[in-house]
Amino acid sequence: MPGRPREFDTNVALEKAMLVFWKKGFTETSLADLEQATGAGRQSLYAAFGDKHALFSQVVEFYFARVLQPMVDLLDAPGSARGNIDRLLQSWEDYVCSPLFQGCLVDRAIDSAASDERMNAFLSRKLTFLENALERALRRAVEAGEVSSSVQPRATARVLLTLSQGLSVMARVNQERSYVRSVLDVARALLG
Amino acid sequence: MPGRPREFDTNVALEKAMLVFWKKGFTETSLADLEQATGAGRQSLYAAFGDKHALFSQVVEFYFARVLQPMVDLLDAPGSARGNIDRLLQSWEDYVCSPLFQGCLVDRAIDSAASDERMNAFLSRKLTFLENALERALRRAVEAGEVSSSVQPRATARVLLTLSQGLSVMARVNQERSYVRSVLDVARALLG
DNA sequence: CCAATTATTGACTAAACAAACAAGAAAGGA
DNA sequence: TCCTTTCTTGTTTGTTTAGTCAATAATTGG
Repeated sequence: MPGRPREFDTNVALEKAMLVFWKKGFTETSLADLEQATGAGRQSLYAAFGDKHALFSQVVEFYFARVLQPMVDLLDAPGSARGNIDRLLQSWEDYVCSPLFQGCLVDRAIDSAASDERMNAFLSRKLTFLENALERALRRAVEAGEVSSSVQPRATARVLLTLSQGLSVMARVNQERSYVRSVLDVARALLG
Repeated sequence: MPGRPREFDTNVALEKAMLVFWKKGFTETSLADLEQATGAGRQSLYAAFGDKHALFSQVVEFYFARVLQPMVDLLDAPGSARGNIDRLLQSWEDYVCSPLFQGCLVDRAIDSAASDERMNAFLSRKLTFLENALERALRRAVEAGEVSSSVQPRATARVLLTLSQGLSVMARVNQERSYVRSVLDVARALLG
C-alpha cells in the first residue's frame, strides 16, 4: 500500500550528493551540505538512504556505475583495441585537466576503507575489474599487432591503472596539461 | 630572560604528531589525539606550534625534511646514477609494502591544499624538487650509458613520480607485493 | 630570595555535528 | 470518506570539536 510519494528523484539526489562528497570528502561533508545540495530535508535523506555512511556507500556505487563502468565498456568495445586504449588515456587527460577537476572519488572512498572492511573489499573488486579490462584490451592489441609484442598485458595494465591514480593525485597539486601529457606520452610510447 | 623550560622535545613531538596526521588525516585527527600521542598538554601544543593548522604545516615540513630530502640525497649520491634510481625504486616498494604503511602524507596534505594556497604552493615546490632530482639522475644515467638513450629524462622523471603517488594510493586498497613489483618491473624495463 | 618569564594543568566555552523525535501532510485502498 | 502508510518539516538532544581562560609550577636574572 503506497503512502505519500517522494518529492525528489533518488538518482538525482544521489548524483548531487556524489558531487559534494567528491569535492569535500566524507568527514568534511556535513548533513547540512547534503540537504542543500539535494534539496531534500534531513529526515527524507535518512528515510531514503539510511545514515551518512550508508549514503556514502551508495554514492560510491553510483560513482562506479557512472564513471568506471563506461571505461570498461570503452575498452571492451569492438574494433581496434589500441584505439580504445588511446581513447581511454585521452579521456584521463581531459578528466584531470578539466577546470572542474578536484581529485578522484576513489581517493575519498579509500579514507573510509581504512576503517570499513566492506568498503575496502568493494574498492578492491572494482579496481581489479578495471585492471582486468585493461589487460583484456592489451592482450587483444598485442594479438592484433597494434602494440609491441614485448608488452606484458597484465603488468602493463597495472602500470596504466597506477598511473591514472597517480595523475589524479598530481593534478590536484599542479594541474598543468604539459605535465599530464608528458606522463601519458611515455605511457603511449611504452605500448610502442 | 628564560622562564620555565619546556618538558618535551619539540622535534620528538613533531614526529609523534606527524604519525597521527599521517594515519588519520587532518580533520580526523583531534587535539585529544595529538595530546595523547605527544604526551604534551593542549596549551603546551598551542604555545609551541600555534593552532591545529599551523601544527599541521610544520608537520608537513618535517615530513619533507625527513622523507623526501633523503630521496633527493640518494639520487644525487656519487657513483652510478642508475644504481641510485634502482635503490630509490626498491625503497618505494619496501615502503608501500610495509605492514605499517597507511598511505602517503602528501595525500593528506593535498586535502588541506585545496583550501590553503600556501600549502599548495609548498607541495608543488617540493614535488618539483623531487621531479628535478629524478631528472638529474636520469640525465646522468643516460650520459653514462646506464639507461637506454631513448629515455627522455624529464618525461620519465614525471612518470616515476606519478607512479610513486599512484602506488601509494593503490597499496592502500590492495597491499599485494606482487602488484607493486609488476608496476616497478615495467618502470625498470622502461629504463632499459 | 624575590621578581619576571615561560610552561603546564585542568576546566571552560561556544559552535558544529550526526542522529532521533514528533507532529503534520499527501497519497491510495477500503 | 476514512484509514493506513509513507514522506516532509522543524525541533531537539547529546556528543565532539577547536580554541581560550585562569591558576599553578618551574626556571633564571637581579
